[in-house]
Order: sequence, then structure tokens, then C-alpha cells
Amino acid sequence: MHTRRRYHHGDLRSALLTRAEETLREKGPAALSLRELARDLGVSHAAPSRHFKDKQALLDALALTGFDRLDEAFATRLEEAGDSFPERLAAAARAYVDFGTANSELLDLMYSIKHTPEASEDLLAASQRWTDRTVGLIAEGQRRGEVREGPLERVGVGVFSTLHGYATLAASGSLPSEVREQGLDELVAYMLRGCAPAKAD
Amino acid sequence: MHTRRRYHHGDLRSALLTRAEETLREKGPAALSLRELARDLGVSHAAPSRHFKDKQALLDALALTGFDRLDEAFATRLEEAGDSFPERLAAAARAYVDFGTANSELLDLMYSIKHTPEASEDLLAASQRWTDRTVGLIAEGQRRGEVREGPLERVGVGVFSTLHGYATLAASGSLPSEVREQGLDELVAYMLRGCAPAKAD
DNA sequence: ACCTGAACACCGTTCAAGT
DNA sequence: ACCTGAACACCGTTCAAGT
Repeated sequence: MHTRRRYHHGDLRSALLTRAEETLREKGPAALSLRELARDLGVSHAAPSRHFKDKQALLDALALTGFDRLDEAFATRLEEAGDSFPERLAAAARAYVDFGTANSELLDLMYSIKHTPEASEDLLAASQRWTDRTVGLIAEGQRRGEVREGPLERVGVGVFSTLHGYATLAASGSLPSEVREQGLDELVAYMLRGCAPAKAD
Repeated sequence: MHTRRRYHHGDLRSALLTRAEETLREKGPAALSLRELARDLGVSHAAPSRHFKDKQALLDALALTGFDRLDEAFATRLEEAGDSFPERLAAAARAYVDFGTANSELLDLMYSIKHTPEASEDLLAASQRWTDRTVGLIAEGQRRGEVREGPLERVGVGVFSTLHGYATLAASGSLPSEVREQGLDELVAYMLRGCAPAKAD
């Protein structure tokens, strides 16, 4: 007797996203095709359109899951981290860099998608939420007196740029190989000096 | 009598690149099609294959022109800049950021292209050449005693990450609007503190 | 509600043939 | 040397029709 499976296995939408990420990772963004996805999952080529109005809609949704997982990894690292600002900044850096190296094509998709003329509302929100989260970390440091005073948008932009740049460079393989993991502590020290209070001694 | 024009106007290859960059800028990377390019230029759809074996080959060539122009802008700014390290770092930052905001889709292409399974030799070289150039700037600072000692790959990575991150964030519109131009001086100061010699006073 | 099958306009790539 | 025209396999999207 026909059990709970709807047509193929119950949740085509998430199956499409999962498969899409696999081929993105394995064959690159240019190889991503709705029809091939449908074939891989054993449904007709028109089936995906019930769940994503567009190929772009699927890409947006995929990027969104990326931001969700980045947030999650970020939160997890922060929970595990110590209480001091340097430790928390290091945890954030590690979360970002690890995510970027483990999901380089996805990270690229997450940020390149803004260049498409019509960017999804949810995606812009997710991107903004992620920005706010890392800026929030700087605010923490400020309250503890480990980050110089001033408006957050100005004080935080350096650290945010460094984190983003390092993560994307690591993801695109543009970082000298001897740097990566060992370089992270040094990068954190660099950021700390950069945003340290004006004068202490 | 048939003048010097070969078939259409003499240099299809560069005409393709020029037109490709226009549509990249105006309609985004997804809208780039060899056949439409050919139509726009009034040649047959098969004509581009004489100059680019592949769509990917055209994209690679386009990214390459991007690196060339970035190098050029960088060199020009450095010539105009004063002699001091802070001034030269500021000039470099401005060159990078201006290029990124004026050519955001192209900058994205230049770096995302490494995620394609088969990356062109020339393109990797151009990317490396650009990295070397900015690291060279750090080496300058080191010789003048304005940058801390240590191996260049380790000392330079912070500044390089910050520059790259700021430029790509600016390009993707992820930077709070009030920051951009005014924020650059502050960013330079942040980088200078980050890579300053260990102790001075 | 969810999917199929056929149809349409488009695409990248190849290749014999033209000048 | 450089380009055309036809051909092939593929693609995204739409829509009537099926269950």
C-alpha cells in the first residue's frame, strides 16, 4: 500500500538543494543544471519548477542555506570559545575560514549573487544578519575596552574586511599554502592591534 | 575596393571581449552568451570559436584583462603617491577599492574563476603577479622600518586580506554606505597599526 | 497538491564548406 | 586565415494534462 512517499521520496525541494550543493562542489557552478538535477533525482525536468520558480530561485535558496550554516558554525565556535575578546575573535576567524575552505564554491555563490540584477529579499537579509553578527562581536570588544571607541560602522569595518578577505582568499586558494592554519593566530593578533584602543601606556 | 577590414571590422577577438564586459556589467554573468555576443557584433554564432576555443576561454581572457587593468591602476596610483609608506599603502587601497566598485562583476569573475575545475595557466599567473605586487608593497614598508619584521608571507597576509576583503565587500555592496570613501583613511590607519613594528617607544 | 510530457526558444560546440 | 550554415545535444521555462 502506497506509504507516505508523495511521488518520489517525499521532499523534492530539499533533495534538489542537497544535490545542487553536491554538484556545485564537485563540478563547479557552470555545471549546475535544473534538468540534470531532475534526472539525478529521478523526476521529470519540469518538477523542480513546483518548488523553485526559477533557476535563480534555487541558487538563492542554496546561498541562503550557506548563510544559515555559517551562522550556526559561528555560534557553535563562540560557545566553545573562552571569555576573552581575543579568544572570541579567534573563534570567529576560525569559523569563517573553516567554512570558506570547506565550502569555497558556496561561499562564492553567497557573495556573488548580489551582482545579479534581482537579488532575493531573504538573501539580502541573511547577508545583513551575518554582517551584524560579526559587527556585534566588535561591539563586545568595545564594551570590554579592548577595541577603540567610535561608531561601530567605522571601527568594525577593518576587522570585518580582514575576516572576509582572508576567508575568501583561503577559499579561492590564493593564500600561500604555508600560511593557512598556522597563520590564523598571527592574523588575529594583526586584527587586535588594528582595532586596539588609541593609547594605553 | 575592399579596405583593410577582414570580414566585419578587423578585430573580432577584442570586439568580443569589449562587448562581453559590457553585458557582464549591464546584465550580469548569467546573461553572458556567446551566441548573443556574436549577434551583437554581426557575425555568425560560430565565429567566436576561431578566437576562443570555449566559453570558458573567453571568460578567462576577460578576467585576464581585469588583472591587467588592476595592475595598471595600481601602478598609476603608486606613481602619483607620495614617498611615505602610509601614503603608498593608501594609494594601493584606493586603487583596489576604486577598481572593485567600478568593475564589481569583473572583480568577482577574476576571483571566482579559480573554482572552475580547469583554471587557465595565464590567469593563475596574473593572479599570482597581483598578489606579489601588493606583497611587494609590504616589503617596501618593511625595509623602511614601518612594518614589523618576519617572513613576508606571514607579515603581509593581514594587509592583503584587509585590502581584498574591503574591495570585494565594497564591490558587492555589503559595506554600509556611509563608510566607503571616508572610511578608507581609517582603514589605512587600521592596517598600519596591524603591521606596525613590535614596539617603538 | 504534486508531477508528467510535449512544446518552444535558446544555448555551446563541431565541422564541412565557402572566400 | 577567417568566417558561414547546418547539425547535434543540451538547456530553462511554460502549460495542458494526469493522479
